[in-house]
Amino acid sequence: MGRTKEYDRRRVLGKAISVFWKKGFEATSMSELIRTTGLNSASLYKEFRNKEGLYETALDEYREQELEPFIRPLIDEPNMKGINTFLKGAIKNATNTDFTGCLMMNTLAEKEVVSTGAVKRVEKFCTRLETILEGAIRGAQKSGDIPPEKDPVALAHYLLCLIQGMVLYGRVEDHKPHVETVIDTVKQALVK
Amino acid sequence: MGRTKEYDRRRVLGKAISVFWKKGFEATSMSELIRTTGLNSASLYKEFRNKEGLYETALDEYREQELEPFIRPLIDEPNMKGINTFLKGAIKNATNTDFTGCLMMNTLAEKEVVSTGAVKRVEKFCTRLETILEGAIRGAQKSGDIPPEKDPVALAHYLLCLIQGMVLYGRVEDHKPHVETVIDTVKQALVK
DNA sequence: TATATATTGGAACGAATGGTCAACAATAAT
DNA sequence: ATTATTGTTGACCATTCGTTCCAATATATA
Repeated sequence: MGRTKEYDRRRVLGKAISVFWKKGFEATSMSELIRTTGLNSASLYKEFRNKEGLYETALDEYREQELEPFIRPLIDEPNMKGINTFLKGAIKNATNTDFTGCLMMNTLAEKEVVSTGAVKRVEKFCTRLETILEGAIRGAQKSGDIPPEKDPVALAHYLLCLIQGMVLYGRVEDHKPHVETVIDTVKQALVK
Repeated sequence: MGRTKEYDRRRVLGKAISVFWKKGFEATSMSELIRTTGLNSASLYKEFRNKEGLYETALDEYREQELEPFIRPLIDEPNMKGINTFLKGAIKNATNTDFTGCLMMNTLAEKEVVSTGAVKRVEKFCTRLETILEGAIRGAQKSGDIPPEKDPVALAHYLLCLIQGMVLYGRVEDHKPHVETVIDTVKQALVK
């Protein structure tokens, strides 16, 4: 009973994500979020508690909508083919015209300002991605695509580290053309 | 003629850097800067025009004090030895206990919020570092440390990209132990 | 239809924001 | 010693911040 909600939670989160993504947590004001989401402060606070709550929920939604499809190839095909698809996705993202980096990685740069819950979410995702990457690397070793003497854990860290770099790197307009050549160098480091 | 300044510009900038470094541009308030630098608002505004001016000046000082010593090995010894020293410095920075990333790279993550002058400074430094790295790589190729068929420009981009990744990566506490192993993988990519 | 319950719009909150100002203090040149 | 010039002080400005509150509105159930 009671009045029915006029807004769509998913749509609201999508709008919130796009603002946070572009400007970060601190630089995004509630008034801006109220404007772009379309719903008013009372409803916004009722649904997400406060600004931090909205940000954390946005992070969850972002992971689900943007990041999970991105790492899916590694899960579905834990081998060299999966890794290649994954890296291709990384290029595509990093060279996107209106690319604003990655909400998770941006959060890392804002670490000291953001809620502990937000930092926890980033760290948790990083750990997860590393584990998945490690699995795919082991798969590629089994099929002979990656030399067996290489340490899968070290390689996974290396790859994740590089993806993060590419994501930041891509924010400098002039650098975008070079992202692709970077990946080529990376692949060499993997298979040789 | 006129009254003499009571503050030391360098010292003030140093304090400002440390706050900006930790919290970023947007999350740092003028009142906090006034508190930590010790001088009051009027003097601060007189010296640096406004918050953006202070940030840009801080960026310049940061580059000179923190970054230039860091890339000096590449200039003094533009060869494999210089590259190795440079990479060692990167590890040391990325694994520092109270490491707060790199002010330049953090600025990149805050790109949309920060003044255009600040972004310009970051891009300019990136370009400079790339050129210097490229020179060192060419030197290493001459001495046979890096295979001659590799593209020095591509390698330079690759390295810079990875350094950026390491810097972000090091902000996650659990990842610090792995930074060193990442560098090992990188070196392999260079010399093979 | 009446009632209980939920959402909505928007005014209002105190605190903090970046920034300014006029009065006062100190110095160097005349 | 006077004067011109610069630095310092602390109060003060309008604006915006995140957040709360309440009356008005809409709806499911009794």
